[in-house]
Amino acid sequence: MAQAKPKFYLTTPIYYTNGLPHIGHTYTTVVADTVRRYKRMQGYEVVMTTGTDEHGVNVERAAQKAGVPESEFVAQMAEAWRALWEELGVPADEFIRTTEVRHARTVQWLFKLFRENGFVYPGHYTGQYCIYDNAYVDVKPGENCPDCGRPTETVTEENYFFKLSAFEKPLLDLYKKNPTFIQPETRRNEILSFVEGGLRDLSITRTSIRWGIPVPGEEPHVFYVWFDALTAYLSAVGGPEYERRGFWPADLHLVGKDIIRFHTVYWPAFLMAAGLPLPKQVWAHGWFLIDAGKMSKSKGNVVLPRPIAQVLGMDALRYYMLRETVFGQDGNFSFDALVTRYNADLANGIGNLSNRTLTMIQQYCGGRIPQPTPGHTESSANTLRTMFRPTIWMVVGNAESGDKGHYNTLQFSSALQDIARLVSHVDAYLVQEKPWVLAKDEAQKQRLADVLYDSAEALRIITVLAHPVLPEATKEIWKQLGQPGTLEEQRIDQLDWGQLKSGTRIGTIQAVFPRMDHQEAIGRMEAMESETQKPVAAPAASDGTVASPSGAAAQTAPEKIAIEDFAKVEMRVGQIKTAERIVGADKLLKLTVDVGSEVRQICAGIAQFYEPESLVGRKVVVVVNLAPRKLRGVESNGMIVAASVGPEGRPVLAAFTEDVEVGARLK
RNA sequence: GCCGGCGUAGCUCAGUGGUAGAGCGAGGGUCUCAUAAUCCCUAGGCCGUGGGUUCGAUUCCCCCCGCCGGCACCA
Repeated sequence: MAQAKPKFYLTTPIYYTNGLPHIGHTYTTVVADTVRRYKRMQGYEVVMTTGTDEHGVNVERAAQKAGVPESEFVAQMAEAWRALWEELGVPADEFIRTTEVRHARTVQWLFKLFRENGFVYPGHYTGQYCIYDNAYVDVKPGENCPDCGRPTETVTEENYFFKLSAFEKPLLDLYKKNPTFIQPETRRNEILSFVEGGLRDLSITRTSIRWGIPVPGEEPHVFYVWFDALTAYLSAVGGPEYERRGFWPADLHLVGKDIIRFHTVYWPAFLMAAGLPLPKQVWAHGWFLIDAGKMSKSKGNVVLPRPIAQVLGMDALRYYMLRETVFGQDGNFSFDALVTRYNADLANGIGNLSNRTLTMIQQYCGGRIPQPTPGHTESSANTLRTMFRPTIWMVVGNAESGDKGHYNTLQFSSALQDIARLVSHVDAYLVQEKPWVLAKDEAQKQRLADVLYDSAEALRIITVLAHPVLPEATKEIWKQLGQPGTLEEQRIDQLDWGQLKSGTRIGTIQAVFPRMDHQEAIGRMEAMESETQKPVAAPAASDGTVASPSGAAAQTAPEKIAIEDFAKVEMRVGQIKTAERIVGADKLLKLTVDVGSEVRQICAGIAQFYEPESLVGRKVVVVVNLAPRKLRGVESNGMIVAASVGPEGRPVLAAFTEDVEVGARLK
């Protein structure tokens, strides 16, 4: 009878269905997938959940806008998310949707436990509410939402309150007793000071929202989205019957640093109130910054995973995400660095090593893993063995290190750095031993066998170690190595030098990470990114500048227009007469522009990059037959043409190198 | 405003109380099994500025400058 495997449960957040996954979401999910694969290779039975958060006013509105019922809208969104994770090779073991019955049951059950245990009470809540962010915000009446800048509404409603204040002490005890409950350290300190500052009770129901899980017997109360969403972690593994499946409590909640509070304060408090076991750890990772700035839809610098997966492969994106940044900290994202990493570490590194090793076995050993000299593999004089063993322990941990290997502590960048060093060692070993020279001398046959066995063994170990991060490529190498069994079932915690089987026939050799032309790869990815995001990019023109895609993106403009279409756009040379900032607008300048026939007032979204004074007298290109519109209450009658440069879309005004007459038409 | 972090070689970043490291890039060399790949050598950088503690600080403390984050529900 097979022994029951230990269980491991980890989660990503359930994602809000107001858009599609970008690399931020992908990051969390990739990390989760990597941990899942690693844990399975340690012999755990693992469940990883992700899912969709489908309630709240935003969804209500988005559905309305789309002209479909909410249920239909969220069904489509949920399917899109689920399918994308599948496509990217990071599917959930349990995909949980907050509109599922099993989830509603759990939420209602939890609330019932709160009531029974005396942790909820009815009350009134009055506050400024941002209907766009679906949240109460801490501003005075009449002020705009500090986050999104849009108007807030004063709302008073009857709510059920959760006695969060009762858990101040228990939470602090939890953090103290379990110092690694919140990771990394900096986030722990932040939460510590937040909780020490005192906790206010939390309203966990709403009457202002219709699209949510009803509070039984208390209609029209529905549950507040965060209470609803957090509970999904429990619903996914059995809800009220969680004990039967045996996966609760979660071993690991992976979250972005922005939602750490919900997971380390509210969520454990909810569970305490219900008398349920607490998750073991919450890990908050950082963000990928684009040009040192936050990625956001409004900036139009959102990077989507699919183009990267299609050009370089998911393994490349996974490797980049996990290698480039110390887990927990923010990192920089750029296509340039991505392709550099791909070529340097994957193509020239592990890919090339696999290729050269297998090719030599093919050519010099008849395509079979050679038989080393007896005793050679175990010999402490075996240089690769001597190098490899300590690194294996560093990466996967062992009893001596208290199991604190890099993977165990989620130090992926260190793990990958160590693996890269192993690759480099083997390359150096090959240059030193020169099997291609040994192959020419019949007397060196056994020596050749030893060298190539060692190289292949090294490759096998590298493949096993890298598998959690590079699942596709390592499976391919495993196949080419011709080893018995699947790579997934290899026990990474029992990995040691000398386990490679001799005599097995290797598979068909094929490059796993073909080297990419740097510029071409970047161009293709950028073109695909801007292609996908066209609906997002288009509204950028409404701020008074014409954004034209730069670089490679421009070359792939899919739809051609006729000359008549172009003729519809009347562009003329204009000269800026006055320029001033618009109060309350960061980006907008109010310009008056002489277009020959008249002087127009035009607003342009260039204030962050141009000083008003420097613009006066400057000649620019103006679209003069654009329908007028108001921006920030100021009439804009036309559009200034500018290039949109870089991922942040910095505007650069179009200009002439020769003198031109004001009013001249462009065609 | 309150709290916290960061500022180290051209770039991206590690790191340590005893006067500094990696990868990439660049330059030179080498090999030919390999994906014009590998391997070897080469970076001499006031470890942001100024002060303090110490036998000794890049590493500990304080001030200042610059950048960033949390408090303010986009991974």
